[in-house]
Amino acid sequence: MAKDLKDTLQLPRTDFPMRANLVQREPARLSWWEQSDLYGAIQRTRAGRPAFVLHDGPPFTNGDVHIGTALNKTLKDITLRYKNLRGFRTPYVPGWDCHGLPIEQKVARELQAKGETVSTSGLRARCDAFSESWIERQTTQFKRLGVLADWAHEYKTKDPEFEADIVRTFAAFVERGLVYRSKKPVYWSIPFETALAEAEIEYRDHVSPAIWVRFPVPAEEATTRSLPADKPLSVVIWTTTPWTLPANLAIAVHPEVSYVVADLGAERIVVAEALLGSVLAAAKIEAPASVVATRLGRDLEHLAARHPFIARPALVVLADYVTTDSGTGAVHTAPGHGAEDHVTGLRYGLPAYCPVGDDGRYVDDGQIPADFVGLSTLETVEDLAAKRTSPANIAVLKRLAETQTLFARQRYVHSYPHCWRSKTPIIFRAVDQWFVSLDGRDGAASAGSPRQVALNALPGVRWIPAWGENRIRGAVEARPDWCISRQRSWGVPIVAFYDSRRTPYLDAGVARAVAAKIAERGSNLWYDCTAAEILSDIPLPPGWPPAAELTAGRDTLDVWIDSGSSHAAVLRRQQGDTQWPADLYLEGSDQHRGWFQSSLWTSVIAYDAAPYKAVLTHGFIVGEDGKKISKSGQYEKPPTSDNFIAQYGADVIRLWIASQNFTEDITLSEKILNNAAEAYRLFRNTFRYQLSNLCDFDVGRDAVPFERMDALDRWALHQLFTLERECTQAYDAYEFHRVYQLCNQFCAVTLSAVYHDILKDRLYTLRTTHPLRRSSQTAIHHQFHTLVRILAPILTLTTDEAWCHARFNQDLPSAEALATRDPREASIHLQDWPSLPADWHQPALAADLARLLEIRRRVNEAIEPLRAGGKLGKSLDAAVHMVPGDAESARLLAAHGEFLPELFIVSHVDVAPRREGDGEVAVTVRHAQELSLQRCPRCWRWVPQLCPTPHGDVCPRCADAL
RNA sequence: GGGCUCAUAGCUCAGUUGGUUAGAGCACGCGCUUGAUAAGCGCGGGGUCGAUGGUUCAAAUCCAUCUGGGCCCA
Repeated sequence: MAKDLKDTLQLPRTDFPMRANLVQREPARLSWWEQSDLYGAIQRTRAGRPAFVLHDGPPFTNGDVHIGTALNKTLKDITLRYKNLRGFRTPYVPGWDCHGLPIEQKVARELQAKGETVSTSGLRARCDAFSESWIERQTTQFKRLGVLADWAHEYKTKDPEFEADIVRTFAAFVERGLVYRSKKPVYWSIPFETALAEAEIEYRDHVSPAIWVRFPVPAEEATTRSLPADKPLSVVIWTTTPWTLPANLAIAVHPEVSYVVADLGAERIVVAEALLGSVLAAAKIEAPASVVATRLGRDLEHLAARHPFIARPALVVLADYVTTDSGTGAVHTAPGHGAEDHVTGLRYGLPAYCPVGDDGRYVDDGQIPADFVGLSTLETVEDLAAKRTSPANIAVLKRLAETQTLFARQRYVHSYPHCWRSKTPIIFRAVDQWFVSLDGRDGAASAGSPRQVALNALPGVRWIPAWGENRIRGAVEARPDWCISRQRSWGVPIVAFYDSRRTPYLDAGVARAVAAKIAERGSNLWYDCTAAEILSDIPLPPGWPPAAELTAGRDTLDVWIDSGSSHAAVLRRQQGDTQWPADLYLEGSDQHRGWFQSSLWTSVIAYDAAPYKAVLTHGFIVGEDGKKISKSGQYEKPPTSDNFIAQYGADVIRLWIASQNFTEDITLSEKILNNAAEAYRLFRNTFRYQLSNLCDFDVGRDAVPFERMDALDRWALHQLFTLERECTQAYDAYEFHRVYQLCNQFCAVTLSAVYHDILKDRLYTLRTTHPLRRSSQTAIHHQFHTLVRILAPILTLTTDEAWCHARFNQDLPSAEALATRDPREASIHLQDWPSLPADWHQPALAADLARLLEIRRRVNEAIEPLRAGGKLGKSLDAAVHMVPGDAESARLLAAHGEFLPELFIVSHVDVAPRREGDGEVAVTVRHAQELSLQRCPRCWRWVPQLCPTPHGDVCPRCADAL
């Protein structure tokens, strides 16, 4: 009997499964998208529409997609899918950053491990293959995330055409007269005669001869500072690299530090006050020294001390990096042998003097003592084993002793950079480099300088969040001239030629002509051909020697020029139907100093404008403890995209990404991902409820016009209207986490706890075609089709799955099903953003319902004690008596009297006349049985009277349905 | 050390120009339902709003300092 009645209900039916099983289910949909060319279909749908171009910042091609990279790519995908739904044409050309040291080094280490040696061309070929293999793997990993892109038109910085555009960017620098040659200290490996990058350095303990050295101050100099000159006076410096002394040009002091002139009896020395004790201890001077004068560092500026053994002055200069932690507070400064020294040297107009050749030996430059020439600064592996210092160091020590300028000396053990291949200590050595002047030929303030144009361009860009503008402004203002040359092999060559005397020849026209050849043959041309071959058919500018006398330079361009040229190589060439400038760049906040800036410089120099209209940045992923993920150590497996997808599926990962305010640090933990998985189930079940209750509904046939819809249904559409408006605002502001919060709240409360719960009675028990049931189904239909669109950018796979069930009752649309339909029906991603009728906005109705829902809460509160006492189970067993305490409540309850039992999901409500006193609505609850009501076995409501039917006695409403 | 930035319940987020007992969802606890069922509903506990000091009749909100994170430099 009961079974019989249950069969007369309209219970929900759907094949849309409750359990997602994303890890297994998602790949099928992804391959369907690929095989049906969803990307192409979307572009065709939007042909002729205004474009929204998000220009992809290329990931580096040397490993698996990290979860942080997945975050970036997913944010891009969400943005583009939203813009697509909004009607924009959204071409998306993914990019790959291929050149660079990390790849070259990894390949070189592998070769070394195998004992192989290869030519430069051979090394480049290996790097190319290495990069290519990761492009393949990363592509698979990005696709698995649900990222939709024009993979057929992807860009690679190693593509010949792209390389040609990199060279053309360089040509633009040359053409504007911004490229100049200057020396800069680099790490130098003597055995390999090559510059090294930070990553090629290994720090090892090293025993150095630490020395304290007198720099005599001539009496006439001393008197200019009112320092006593009646005894020998010298500034004492401290260094652990004696061999750099021949290159000394200055002594740096801190402007705010206090320096003393200490009288040692036979002489006087100048050191930092705080270090006097340790200096005397190093020299084993036990007699007390008397301080005869004190000066701040700034008062010593420009004092001209003498070099200890070379006939030239050593100027006292000021530098903030000087500390009183160790040494003497007076820092030996050789601009050709140290990065900080070089910067200080630039400020004082000192040259980057470097009397050490490529082979690490002193050169004969007329200044170096004759007996030093040819001595090596190298400590070989054998020297290290024998604890011998370099010949250069020995010679300097000897000379200091001879000139009596050695104040003290000690063995000093410290961590010192070594060459990763030869295991010998590196030296700092100034080498010729190419620079781009950012202040133009006319200096910092000139109006047309790259820096000025860049700074002027910043306010015209929309920075999201707004502080991004401050950050890049700081970076642009502070950036020194751009050193664009690297002594590497895996990169794009700097198109410079040299004659036999190492005079460089540079020309924009020649560079462009070479670029045209590179576009044909790739940059290998540069390494496989002689200069004469490279230059054949290219007219040489006046003043150049014949091509046969030239050699091609071996420097490559800084890889930031590679990726910084992408807007020119991709957008300006409208690759994949893109356009310049980009509407959006979207990268991590580290790119303020990286890609955002390099792209800005290249664009400003070549085109006088920024390459982007808006720049959005996101934070970095941190662990549960708020620390960077590499330090959190909470994951056993590497934090790659694939590892997380294998556990949760792409849509859960995407939902997690959308749920976080990505302008700040983004937290990742198992708990948070489980949260996302829970929210995912909420959305999935919402879709499932809606689909299952629409199984007998046909919009064209059954839809009820809004004005004839039931009030609750109109309210539900009002809520949906509000949701859509707020989500649109949130998406437009790139606040995806607000979309998440809004939809979460909407599905959990507005729908599940209220609307869907109330609707069950109508949907299950009323006659199929009952107007009230159809009214609600109409509303559910709109709910589904709006919600599925709002969530489509985030839950790309699940919304498409739900869509297919709604449209085709199938997981994936079959060919037969599609044959008779508009092709746009094949996917949710071919739809448009919901456009909801303005009359769904029903503020008065919403206000009433808000009050009624408050009262509903009070009813639930009143039911709870009965439940706890075991007197009542489901709310339908309750009969509610209420007494309004104010006129407004009385009006409200009277106006919606009929609707109250349904709203409260109870069987009976009676409202007494308004009572005097406070404004609360008084609620009492009893079991419906106590009112002598009878329970309808079909709809479970308690009613005054049942009537007989062939199915047994049921309530009149159910009788009608039967 | 410098630049930019963040800090509200266990988690993710709200909190309008300073103005009642700081909100929501999830998680947690206790129940109900078994006609969304590896679902659904109800009720409940939980926060000195990073710390300290200040401005104010009034501070999560404004100011200063500090602590602890993040990115980028040095």
